[in-house]
Amino acid sequence: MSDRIAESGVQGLARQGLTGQDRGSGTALDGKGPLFDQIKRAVAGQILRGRWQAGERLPNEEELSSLYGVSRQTVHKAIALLAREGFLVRRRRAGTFVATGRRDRFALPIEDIGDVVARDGRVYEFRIRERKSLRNGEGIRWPDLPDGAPILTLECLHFSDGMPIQHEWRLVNLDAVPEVADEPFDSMAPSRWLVDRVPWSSAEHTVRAVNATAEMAALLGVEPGTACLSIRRQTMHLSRPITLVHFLSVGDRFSLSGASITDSATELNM
Amino acid sequence: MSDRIAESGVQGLARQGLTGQDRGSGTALDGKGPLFDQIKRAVAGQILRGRWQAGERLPNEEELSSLYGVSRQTVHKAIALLAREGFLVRRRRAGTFVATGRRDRFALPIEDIGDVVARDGRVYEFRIRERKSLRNGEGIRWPDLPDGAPILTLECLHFSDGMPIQHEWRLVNLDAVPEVADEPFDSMAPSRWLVDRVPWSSAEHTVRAVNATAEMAALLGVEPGTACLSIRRQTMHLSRPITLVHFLSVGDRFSLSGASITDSATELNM
DNA sequence: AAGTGGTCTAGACCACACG
DNA sequence: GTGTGGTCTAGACCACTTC
Repeated sequence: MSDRIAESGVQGLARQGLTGQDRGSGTALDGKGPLFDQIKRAVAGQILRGRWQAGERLPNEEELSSLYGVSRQTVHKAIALLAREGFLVRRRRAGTFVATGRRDRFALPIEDIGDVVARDGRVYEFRIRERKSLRNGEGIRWPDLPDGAPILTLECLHFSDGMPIQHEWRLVNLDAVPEVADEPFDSMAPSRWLVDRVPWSSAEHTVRAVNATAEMAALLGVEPGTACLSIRRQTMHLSRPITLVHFLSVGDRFSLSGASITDSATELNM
Repeated sequence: MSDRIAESGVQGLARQGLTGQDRGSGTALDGKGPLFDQIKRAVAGQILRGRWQAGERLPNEEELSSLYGVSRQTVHKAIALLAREGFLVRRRRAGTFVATGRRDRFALPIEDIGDVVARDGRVYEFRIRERKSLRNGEGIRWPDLPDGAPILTLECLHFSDGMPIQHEWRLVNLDAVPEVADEPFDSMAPSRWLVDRVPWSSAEHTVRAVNATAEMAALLGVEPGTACLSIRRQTMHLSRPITLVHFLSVGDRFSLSGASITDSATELNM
């Protein structure tokens, strides 16, 4: 029991030191949530409010540890996370610096079309238009697969409240996913079926804008030449291609959007 | 129950596993890099190779700690990272499970156009076409800014090897970034200038496909109606809008692409 | 050479969710 | 209740890089 008191006593001191002292310097913690999060907020706040300027050097972990009254490990976790998020740059021996010129690469999420439609409160449907089994090189060629490899091709349309919004053309590597040959896709769309069933380890995307061909325009119910968003995705597993898919979506019925990034900023409500 | 027995049994095995002996159970570490990385690789390998199936429960941290012969803290770091990357799902009291159906949101990076052009080994140039100071509501309206707020508008074109590839139309909040009023942007593009100078904490993106208007087509040197990629980005800092920008890029001269995601997979070369 | 961040350990307490 | 992951500490050693 005395152990426990001593322990909690230390912790109590720590938290007091944080919340009670340093009123003016802005190093106080807010006492909400895990300590490392509080420190993240405190440090990010200093930076975002300009008290620690871009390029400026921060106190080292030891000093921050005493400043906030927590262990060095805890400081390390907070600072390392901020560095990963791009607020700080760390260099051994040199120290930790406020990042200058955040060349951040804004991340744009690409979601499953069914999820998007459902989230909008609309009725999602899909229809398989064509389904063929063939071998690579016969009529079509999947560059990353050897010639002669068995392929399942799927063509389908996705609807939102009955309106066509996306065309999907997909190749599936039957060597990698043989079960797909027996799947009718009555109720579950191929993308969902695959994601539920087949593990993947990497994916490549390309997004571009294209004018609808006459055929695509007819399928999607728009004028030929209408701008469409084209998304190509190849999914791999253990260096083996799983599926290659080409989505085509009408420009004014579909868009990609996302708020980025920075965990700490959203946590901070900034 | 048999937990105890199993536990000590596992511990015995662990010591063997630790020293590099592996009986084909796949629990051996490769000795390369930090321990937590080795454990990440080992666990991810088990999953990706199907030895730990989707939905299956992993040993708890204590058991993994003995299994690999490292501290629980180190195991925790490895497993928590894998969970963040979507391979695992963790639930208190219940345990850690191999993720089923990774509904990952593939992330697509949006980079600075200058960086993209330079990386392609082409010559990047830009030209400011128009620059105006005005107040919100006078002719244009920036929804997230109060009426009457001072705004700088910038219109410019970006070139790759002399060919126009992107049109930029930008609003800058002069209350937030007053220095921008004195910046001529002779040598540095506005996007770069802003990113180097102004801290931001969050950004929202929307990407869509649009047909080029006659005016845009003329500027970009394409036929009217050509499909273009439209990217809208609003950057905020401390809940205050900093800049709102609209990029328009010719579909067949510009695309977004990215390889996603999974750190461990790339580390694993899978 | 020395200071910095990076990692690791052993041990502890806690919050939470499940049985 | 009770097992699980989540967090924290004190102390230690190491790797790297700049001084």
